[in-house]
Amino acid sequence: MDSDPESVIGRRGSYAKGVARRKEILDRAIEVFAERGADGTSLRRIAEAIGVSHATLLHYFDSREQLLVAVYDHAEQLRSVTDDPGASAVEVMVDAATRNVGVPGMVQLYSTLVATAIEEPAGEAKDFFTRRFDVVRAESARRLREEQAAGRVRDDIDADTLAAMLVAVSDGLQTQWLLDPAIDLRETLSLFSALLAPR
Amino acid sequence: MDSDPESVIGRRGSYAKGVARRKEILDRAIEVFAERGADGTSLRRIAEAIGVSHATLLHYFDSREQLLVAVYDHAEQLRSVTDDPGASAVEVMVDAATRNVGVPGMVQLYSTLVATAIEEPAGEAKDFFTRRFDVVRAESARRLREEQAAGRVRDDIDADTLAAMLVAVSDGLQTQWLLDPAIDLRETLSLFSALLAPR
DNA sequence: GTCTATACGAAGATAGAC
DNA sequence: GTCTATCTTCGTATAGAC
Repeated sequence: MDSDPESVIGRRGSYAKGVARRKEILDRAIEVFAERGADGTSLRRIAEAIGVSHATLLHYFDSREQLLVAVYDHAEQLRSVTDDPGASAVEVMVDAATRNVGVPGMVQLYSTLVATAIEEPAGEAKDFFTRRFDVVRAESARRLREEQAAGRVRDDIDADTLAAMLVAVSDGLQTQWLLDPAIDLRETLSLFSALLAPR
Repeated sequence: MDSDPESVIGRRGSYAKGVARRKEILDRAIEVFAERGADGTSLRRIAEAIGVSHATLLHYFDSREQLLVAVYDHAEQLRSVTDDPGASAVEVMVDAATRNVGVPGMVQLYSTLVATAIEEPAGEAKDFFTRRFDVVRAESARRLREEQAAGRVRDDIDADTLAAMLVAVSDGLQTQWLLDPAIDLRETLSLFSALLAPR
């Protein structure tokens, strides 16, 4: 029972060598996206930056879209080590947003992939982000429910609804911040907790 | 003084014929986007659907991006005739969202363009949406300020901040709704007004 | 001014050689 | 497993017909 569930994205070479190479590619690709944004990152340019041909990338990932999703997924897993179960739902969002502020390229990638997911009726991105929103909302709702029980969050509105709002505010504010850095992402998101205070 | 400011996007033929043709193209393009989404809409496919060559489109618009922005802009102007100055900020957002629910293709286009705006350091989309977010936030803040003065909205948080949150919630929820239609867009957005109620 | 035909380079993807 | 073609489609640019 050692089926390392690291990533469900881009199943391919299940052999040791392939797995390692795959990880190498992802690590290097993350750096590429962190440097330049999601723009100008064609398969060929990514391959060039890594030092292989673009066909090689397609040997490990079925498509550019799948590679991009895998990159985002891998980058996210590297960061979310901070799993403080006691943190409030808003705090978790603020922390995530704070980390994102340092790496605009990843927020760009996120935004690009969400747009892709929305455009295509079926595809890697759609599956991934539908599931991801489910997970993030559920996790957020769980925290909110605890806070409601503890009397720290108003309980006149369903926790699931509040969770959807919180995730929406977080995503929406990051978009606005990327277009206009004058927006105080951290501060505004923090203030959202005031809206959640019990009445 | 008849300088019809209809659209600042894609300046070209200022002659009668050109203006009319331009409008024809936009009207037809809107239908195309309403039918299929923003996906599969290359310049050539759009041109084909309209019945012209793709070179013709570039005669009226400098680039594909400019055309897309113009399409979104034009479609939006056709709808926002409902300018009830007395409506609450949340009501305006709920109305807009309600209209959007009927035309997923336009929400897809919006999402695609915002992603483009975020990716590119400079470009048509970036200029347009930066300005647009400014306008929407300002208009929303104006309404919220009035509501605060009338005692219908809590005034312990700055109206500009609340406006940024409201716009973020609206955008974020539409994204979630497109990925999972089980999300009750109207209802959830409406409930946001409960968070804004005075304490 | 309006529009078409055509050409160019870059892109994602596939096939097959090594 | 990795490469070099190669195919198709894309955005864009230009030349010129009407």
